Amino acid sequence: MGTIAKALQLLSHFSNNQPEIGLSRFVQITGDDKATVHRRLRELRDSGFLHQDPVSRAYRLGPAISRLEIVKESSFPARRAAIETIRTLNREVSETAHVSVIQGNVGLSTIAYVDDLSHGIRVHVDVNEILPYHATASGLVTLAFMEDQQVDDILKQGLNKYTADTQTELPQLRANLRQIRNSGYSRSQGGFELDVVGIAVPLFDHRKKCAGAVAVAAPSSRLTDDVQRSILPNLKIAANAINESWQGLT
Amino acid sequence: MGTIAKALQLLSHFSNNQPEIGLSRFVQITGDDKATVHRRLRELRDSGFLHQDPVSRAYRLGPAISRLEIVKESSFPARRAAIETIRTLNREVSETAHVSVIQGNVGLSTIAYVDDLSHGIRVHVDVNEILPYHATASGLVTLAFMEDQQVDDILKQGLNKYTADTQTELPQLRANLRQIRNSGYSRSQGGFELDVVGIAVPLFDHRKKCAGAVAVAAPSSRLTDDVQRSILPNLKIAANAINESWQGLT
DNA sequence: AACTGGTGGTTCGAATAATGAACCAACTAT
DNA sequence: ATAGTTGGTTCATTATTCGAACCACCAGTT
Repeated sequence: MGTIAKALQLLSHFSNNQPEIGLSRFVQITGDDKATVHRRLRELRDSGFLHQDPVSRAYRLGPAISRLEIVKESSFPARRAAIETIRTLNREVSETAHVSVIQGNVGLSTIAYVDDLSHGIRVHVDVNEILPYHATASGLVTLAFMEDQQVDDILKQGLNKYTADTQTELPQLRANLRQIRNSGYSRSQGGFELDVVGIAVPLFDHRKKCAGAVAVAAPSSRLTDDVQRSILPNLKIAANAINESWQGLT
Repeated sequence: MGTIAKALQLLSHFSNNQPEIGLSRFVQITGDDKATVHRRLRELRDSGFLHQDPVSRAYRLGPAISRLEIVKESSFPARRAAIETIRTLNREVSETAHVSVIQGNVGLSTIAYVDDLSHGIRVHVDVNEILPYHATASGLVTLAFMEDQQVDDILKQGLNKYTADTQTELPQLRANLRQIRNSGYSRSQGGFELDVVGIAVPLFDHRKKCAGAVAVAAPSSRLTDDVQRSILPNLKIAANAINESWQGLT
C-alpha cells in the first residue's frame, strides 16, 4: 500500500460514533508513528479533506468532500436516484433499507440509506463503515454476481469472523454463493451484527457488471419467512428502478 | 507539496464540463510524467475515490466520496442547513445564490448553490471550481473578516488576473477590504467571470472566526443599485440563519 | 514547586517509496 | 505497413517518507 492509500485510509475511521478524531487517537487506531500520522493529517487538512478545530485541534471531515460530492452528483446523480427509490421501498416494507456499492476488494460502501421509523426496535447498523463481502447480505449477493477472478482475489484475503455466526468456511461459502446466484437474492443472519437479518438483491452498471446491492435489514425476531417473502418482490422492484436510472449514467 | 496533496489535487480537476478524465488528459493537465500520474490514479481508484470505467478506462469520482459525505453530513449537517436557507433566499431575490467555505489558502469551496430559474439570462458560474479570494465577492468578504496573518499569507501567493477587471493591485485591494469590513458586505464586478456581479456576506463558525460566505450572483445588467439594496437585507437574514444553525456543530 | 501523564507538534539521519525515461500492447486512421 | 493514438509497466536513480527522540503546553497529583 502506497503513501496515498495510507493517508486516505485515515478518513475511513470517521463515523457517526466518532465524528472528530485527534492526533493521539489516530496514532492509537493506526499503530503508525505519531510524526507519520501527523504529516499525513496535515496534508489532508491542507487539501481540504480534513478540517481541524482551531481550539481542540481535533480533526473532522473537511469541505473538499462536500465539493467533490456536488461535482459527482451533478454529473452522475447515482445517489439521488438511489435515495428516491429506497424511500418508497422503506414505506412499503417498513424496515431499514440501504444501497451499497462495490469499493475495490475491501467491501461495500453505503451511498444511501433510510432508517425505519415505524418500529420501536429497529436495526441500527452503522452504515458509515465498510460492509465486508462475506458477512453481509449485500456483500454475499454482490460476490455471487461478480466475476470469478475478483471473487477469488477477495476470498484470498481471508475471512474475518465478526460474530459467532459469521460464515468463514470457504467450501460452504462457495456453495452459498451458487445458491444465491440461482435464487437471485441473498440472506444473511447475524454474520456481521448479531440478531440482524439482511436480505439483498444485486445492482448492475451499464455493462451488466454487478455494481452493488439494495438491501433490507431488520431484527431477526421480526423477519419471519412470511415477512421475508413479502419483502422480496419490493426489493426486486427497487433494484430494477435503480438499475434503470443508472443505465443513463455511462 | 507532498505526494498526498499532489494525488488529491487530481480530484479537483473534475467538474461539470469534465466529469470523466482519462490518463493522457491528466498528464496533459498536470504536466507530470505518465507513470507518476498513473500510479497516483491507481491508488485513488483502489481507495474508492475514483471509479474507472471498465471499457473506456477513463476515471471519474468514486463512491468513497459519497460515503464520506454521508458521514460528514450525518454528524455535522452543515450543508443541509445551508441548502435550506439559500433556497428561500433564491425565492426571495430571484437570482443565483451559493454558500462557499474557506478551503485553506487556495480559495473558497462551494458546498451549496441554487441556480436561479426565473430569468432567461442567468449566471452560470461553474461553482464546482475553487473560487479565488481576491477576485470574487465571496472571497473578498472572507478576506475582510479573516485574521490578518492568514490574509498576509494568501496575498503573498500572488494575485491571478482572471479578467481585465480583476483587481490585482495590493494597496487598492487592502483599502477595499477595509471598506468591506466597515460595510459588512462585499461587491465584485466581473473580477472572475465577465459581466457577473456578486454580493456577499460573511459566515462565522462557533468561535466567531470567518468560515465562508453567502453570495448572490447576477448579470451586471440586471443588478442595478436599487436591486442591490433590496437584496442585501435578504442576504443578511440568510447569513444569520446559517450562522445560527452552524453554532451547534462544534 | 516538582512530578506525572496526557495532549499536539517538530527534527534529522536512515530507510523506503516515489519518480520518469524508455518500453509494451492494443486500437485507429492514413 | 506506418504513424499516432490510447492505457499501462519496468527498473535504476533520486527524492521523499519514515520514526525515535525531542520540545512545548496543559491538568491534575504529590
